[in-house]
Amino acid sequence: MRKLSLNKRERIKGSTSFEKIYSSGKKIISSDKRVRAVYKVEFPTATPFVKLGVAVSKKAGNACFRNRVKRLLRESFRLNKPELKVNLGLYILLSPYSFLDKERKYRLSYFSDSVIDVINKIYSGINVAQPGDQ
RNA sequence: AGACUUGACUUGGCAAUCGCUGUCGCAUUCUUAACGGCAGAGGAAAGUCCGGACUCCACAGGACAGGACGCCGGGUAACACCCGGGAGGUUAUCCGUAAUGGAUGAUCUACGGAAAGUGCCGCAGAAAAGAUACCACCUUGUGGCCCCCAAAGGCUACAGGGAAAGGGUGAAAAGGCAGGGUAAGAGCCUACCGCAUCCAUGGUAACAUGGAUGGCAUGGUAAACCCCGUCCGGAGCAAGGCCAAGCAGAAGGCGAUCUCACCCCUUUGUGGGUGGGUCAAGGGCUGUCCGUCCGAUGUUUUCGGGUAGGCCGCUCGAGGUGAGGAGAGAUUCUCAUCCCAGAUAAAUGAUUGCCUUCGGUUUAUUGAAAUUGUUACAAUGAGUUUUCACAAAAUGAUAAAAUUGCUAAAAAAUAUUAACUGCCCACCGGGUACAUAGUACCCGAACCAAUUUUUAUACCUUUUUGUGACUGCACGUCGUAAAAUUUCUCUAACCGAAACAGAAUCCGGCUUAGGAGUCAGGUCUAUAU
RNA sequence: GCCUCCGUAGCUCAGUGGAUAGAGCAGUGGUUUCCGGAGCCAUGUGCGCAGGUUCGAUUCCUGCCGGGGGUA
Repeated sequence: MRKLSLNKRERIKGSTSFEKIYSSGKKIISSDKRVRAVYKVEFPTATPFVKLGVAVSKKAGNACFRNRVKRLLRESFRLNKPELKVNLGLYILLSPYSFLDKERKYRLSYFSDSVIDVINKIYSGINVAQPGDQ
């Protein structure tokens, strides 16, 4: 895993994989209720990987605003990726849960803390579920 | 200079760090990773409202249906687009008439046809479209009354006729208005205006101008059906093509069944041959028709679909930029030069700092303008004259001090009281006494009110006395200077803001969203010339 | 991407050029009843927004806004 990059290879692609994650993944909401995450563990893998997907619903706003939210979520995950060190395949799907600011002018700091919180929750969830793997 | 408005253009900049997509290099071939270079959203990318390019539908056919467009000319690949012109409406200003009006500017127009046909025009009104007569008008006959009687005349009732000017209704009433004419009226006649037809002139045309004739025929509505003219085949890049594996299946040949046409034989048939077709009210090609294509079943050969995934389509184009030419303009021609996004749960971003633009606040400051129950000086005007100034004394007033009075003293809980007030204790601060703690006793800041005393008073109130002044005094106007206030501006600091919005095959338009800036034009206001 | 439909009272729907826009349920008040329900009577609330055609628009036309469905 390279430093702080987020390639095309480290993203979830295709609608079938999205459906798989939504149907059989685990849901987590951050403690400040800003970010929701769905994750799925793929246990027997040749090489360990982490793949990210971002989804914003159409009710959030117009296309420009949705693009901005996606970029902020992706950026905050990219900067905090070294916190998550796993030996298995992991799909993570982030999406915003609630919007407080009605003027829709967000900075990066709005999402980064809750993304760190979600990452810690996922990390502890994996360690509890698979204790013998560590 | 400011405000409003129209059109065109631009869409914050720089640096650092961390990243994303494509492409090229490293690299002789393949794969993976790293590094480096270059490129990387819009004027609306949006809405999907029109028009095209491109691809497939066998051919891209005919008629009907359906849809779109609709003053004239031009532009274009095409257009519900654009440009120029015409006509009409609205509005502002100016001019003018007895009245209708005319000119200029701005702005709007789905602006073909109502003498091809059908429909509709509620309520009101006599009548809502080749009609009709409620009131009112004129007239004839008969009856009644007025008159002593009759005629004439007048009034009235009924019956008939004329006519459509006036009233009234309505969004709209069968040309308008003036004169003549008449029993009353009427394009019945005449002038002007409108309308229709014809002619002439100008213009490519829409149309305009002029003349003659007619004598009013032709109410409105086509964003009601409709008629006329022009144009349109359908579907859409998720079009369409290719790819490993596998399956559904498809195509061609042959045979069988049935059937049609032609020929032959003759036992004129359940015969033979050749050619075409094959459930015909089926499916496809456009909604329908014509036309046209396919076609049941068995066997064999060949091919091997669609969806998901990947690749292509896919960004060189009605392209951009610059110069020159044509044109009134939209637009177009020539030359030179450039390559300028291509993602696919969807790249073009995040953080920090500095600068730029705009807004607000604060303080200081530069400059300008305005104002004043202000001050001083100068000029001028009309007034006034026991009024003003100075000095002394007294008095008031103010200030300070003292005394007395009034008034406050944490929070919570419980109990009592109908509630309030007073008193006591505790509680706050300080002091005194005894004194280890602590206990007992005493006092209450400031404000306000009243009283008393003393001191001071430059200025201030009132009174008295003395001296001086009318060359005074206060008021109005203007000017100069000062002061104060207000507004604008310059600079600095701080804070905030920098819109609308994200390509998805590509272009040309339209519509909608929206902050700021630049340039050009117009209108209005203010100042100066 | 394309095609198509709808917006009328708090809810479900009629009405399609002529002015007081209607029905059912719901709401409010009254009546009936010993009380309540049912019944009866009365009543309030509206044509998504803007522009145009017309004498007159919920209806016709155009443009926006919002919502639903289909298809590959």
